[in-house]
Amino acid sequence: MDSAVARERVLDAAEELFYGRGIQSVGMDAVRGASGVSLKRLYQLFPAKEQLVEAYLERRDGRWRGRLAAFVELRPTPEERILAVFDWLEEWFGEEGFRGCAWINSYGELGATSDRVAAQVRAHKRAFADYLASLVAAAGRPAALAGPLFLLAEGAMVTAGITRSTRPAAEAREAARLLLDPR
Amino acid sequence: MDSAVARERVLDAAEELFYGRGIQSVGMDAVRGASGVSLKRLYQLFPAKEQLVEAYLERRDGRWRGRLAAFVELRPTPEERILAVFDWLEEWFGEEGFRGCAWINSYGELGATSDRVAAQVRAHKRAFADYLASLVAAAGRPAALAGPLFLLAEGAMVTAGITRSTRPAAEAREAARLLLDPR
DNA sequence: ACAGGGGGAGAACGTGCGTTCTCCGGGTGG
DNA sequence: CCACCCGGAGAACGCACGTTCTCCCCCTGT
Repeated sequence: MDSAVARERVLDAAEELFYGRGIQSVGMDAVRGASGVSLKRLYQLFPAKEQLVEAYLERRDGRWRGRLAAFVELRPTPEERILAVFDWLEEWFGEEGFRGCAWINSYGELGATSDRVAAQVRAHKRAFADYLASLVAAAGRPAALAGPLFLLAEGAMVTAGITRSTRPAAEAREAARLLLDPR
Repeated sequence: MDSAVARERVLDAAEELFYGRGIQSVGMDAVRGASGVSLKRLYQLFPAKEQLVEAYLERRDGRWRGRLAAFVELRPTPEERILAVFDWLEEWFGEEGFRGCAWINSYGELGATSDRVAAQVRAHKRAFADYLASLVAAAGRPAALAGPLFLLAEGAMVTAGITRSTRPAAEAREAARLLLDPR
């Protein structure tokens, strides 16, 4: 098996397991079993578990933001694009196996012990906040709107994860609409 | 040493350690060392670590909501009381050793593996949401306001924890003010 | 004074897991 | 055909940690 293919299989398995059950409760042996890649090769690709965790978060970051941006760009106007973020959250929350925000969960699990994981979580959240800010700027709205929209989105992610419901997305969207169009 | 005193010492130590470093990375031996209570007694009081974790979350829940309510009740009018929640969050975020919301963190760490912890997190968040709803009702505002305020507060807690900043509280407060007083 | 027992200190035990090592088969170049 | 080596399977190792056990001191009641 090609090295690149093995790497992808390992990351696929790691993502499913880490996201679904938490990082600390998944052993490297489970990653091996789910990926079909032997421990020897696994450790050649990722010399320690922490590096596998980093690679998992990094690849998921790219995909997550890519999916969001692709969804948002389908909307024609800048105003609609801002609200589309919350529509996408609702879709995401409704997906089978949704278990909250991978970065918030990882931060709860490892933020206090692993600086690298903590830094990656901060980078991901900063990127998401910056993306929201860019949408707000593109719509010609005051930059101060971006912060509250970000907080609504974060609150919705946490709450959807804990309550296993898609409803927070709709609530957040409605609040965002009110902030954008004060009556 | 009295049993009740030992119990309090154990819970004090557990709270400091679990909240500060995460639950899984704190061994029972560390709790013993920090509390000065022998392992034998510790296991008489809490027959397993999970029960200590539950007791920690439960005691913290009572104290947390008590502190919030006490702060809020200092404000004379129902409108001010709603915003006071965010003022209190800002104070809390600024405290030495603040590391985000203990329940959100615990959920990230154990939500997928421990049903009892997950249930306790849900109960705590429901209680907080209900409290916000009661403040909204007392102010004679539409009940639909409570959800967004809750999401803002949750988003602020997560973001303050990750970024180690008190700023999200002020942002959330300002957004809450706009939702309450649309111009 | 002394028998008894509750509690402290910490060793011991079992398990899980991150990481490494061993062994072996099978493909490859000469 | 044969030496060689890459990679797979999984045993082995070391450590951490949850939990239990042992030993002993000290307090108490008589």
